[in-house]
Amino acid sequence: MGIRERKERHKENLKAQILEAAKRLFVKEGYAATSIRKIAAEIEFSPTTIYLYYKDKSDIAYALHQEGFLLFRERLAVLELVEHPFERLRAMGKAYIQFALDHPDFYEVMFIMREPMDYLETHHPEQDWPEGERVLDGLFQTIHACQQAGYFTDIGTQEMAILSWNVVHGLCSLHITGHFRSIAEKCAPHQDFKKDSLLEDVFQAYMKVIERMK
Amino acid sequence: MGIRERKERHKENLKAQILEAAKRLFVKEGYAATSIRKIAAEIEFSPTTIYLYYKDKSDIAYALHQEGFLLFRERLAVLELVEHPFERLRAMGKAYIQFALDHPDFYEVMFIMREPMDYLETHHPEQDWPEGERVLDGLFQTIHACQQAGYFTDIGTQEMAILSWNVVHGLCSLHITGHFRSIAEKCAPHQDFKKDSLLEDVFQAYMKVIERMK
DNA sequence: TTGCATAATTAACAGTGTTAACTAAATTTG
DNA sequence: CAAATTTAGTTAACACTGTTAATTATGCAA
Repeated sequence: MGIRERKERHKENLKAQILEAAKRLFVKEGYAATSIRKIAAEIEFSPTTIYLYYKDKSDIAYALHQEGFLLFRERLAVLELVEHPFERLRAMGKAYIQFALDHPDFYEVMFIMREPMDYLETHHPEQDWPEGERVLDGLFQTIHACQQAGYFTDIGTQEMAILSWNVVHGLCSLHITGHFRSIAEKCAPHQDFKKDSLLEDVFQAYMKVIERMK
Repeated sequence: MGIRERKERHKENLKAQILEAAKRLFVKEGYAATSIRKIAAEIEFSPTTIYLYYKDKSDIAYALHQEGFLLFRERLAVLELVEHPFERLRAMGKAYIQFALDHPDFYEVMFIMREPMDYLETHHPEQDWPEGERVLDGLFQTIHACQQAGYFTDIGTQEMAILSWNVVHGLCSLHITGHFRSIAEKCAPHQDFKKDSLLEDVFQAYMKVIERMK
């Protein structure tokens, strides 16, 4: 029955419309200011309609979380072309930082906020963060390739991967939450340029440190 | 006038009482569940009384932020006794991680939440995060001492300090926000112990990496 | 045409931070 | 000493928030 399919498509459409509206508000005013009522107003439906398509607000947070990872993986995909594993690792780190700078709201919902993780645990306790693991798998492979090329062979692959992730996440999260605002000036009072390049500088320091481990 | 002083003390007392009540609720149920109305109920005053002693909720968040740093500095203080700078750095990292595990709510208000930082920027734009800078200064000194002892001499002191901070902050923040819950199991499916010691393991890996830089 | 499932709505609950207007008590002033 | 004024705290209200139960409208099959 064609009509039923059209209905189905309409339903999928509305779910997508809700997410689009949520995304618009979200990138414009941040997650905190993105209320269910505002999303409803944006698509000109009643607030309760949202609940026919999303369980609760954390469900929407998780949907945005997934959208963010979609964008993020797009950026990482092209880095597969970088042949040398160590240079690929460097490119991944740079891409990670650039993504956080370009899309701070998405970064927040992907790596800082509790809400999407709470949704996973309470509504889908069986599975465990597929988005994160998928990206981390790519990092594992690159780290492993580095080790095969002779880099940091005396450190565990997983430890090295998570360590590298931590360095860039530490940088990006402290930057986004505003904890670097004053630190940057203090670090380089007479060097204006450093204020803006603190993230790059520290990441480069890390790469310099692990480069020596060959 | 003795009465005036007693009044003053009472006023200070009430401000302190509010903070104590806020702290109680905060460590028991987390910041999100700590509403102004609940704080008021706890001390048996009307909600609007809170606003006579704190500008707004972010002001209270900042007060809790300061309380957290008080606790934190207590733990760091004893580490001054560790003579060898590299071992002192290791002890600082361990203490940082242990603090985050023992007081996740305080850690959140100190290093993850936007609200206290927003308070500083909007209500006191002239000064810039004294708590963070004070702790970071201690780290600078230890890193500098390490460099004088021959460690990582080819990296800038500030870069190395912020890098080290980033490593432990990355670990603690991802742990607290729940982003490590599933990762830990994936990393060591047949090693149960690792699930609990992921933070220590990765931190040790970092120390191993920078130890080689002598 | 009647009955039924579905989609969307209205109304309401229980809460949130915050402000303006008001009361009662204490203190200063004439 | 009485009047005026400052201070501390309260009540009531505004404009929101997420969420649920009950209700209406709509399109489909028997």
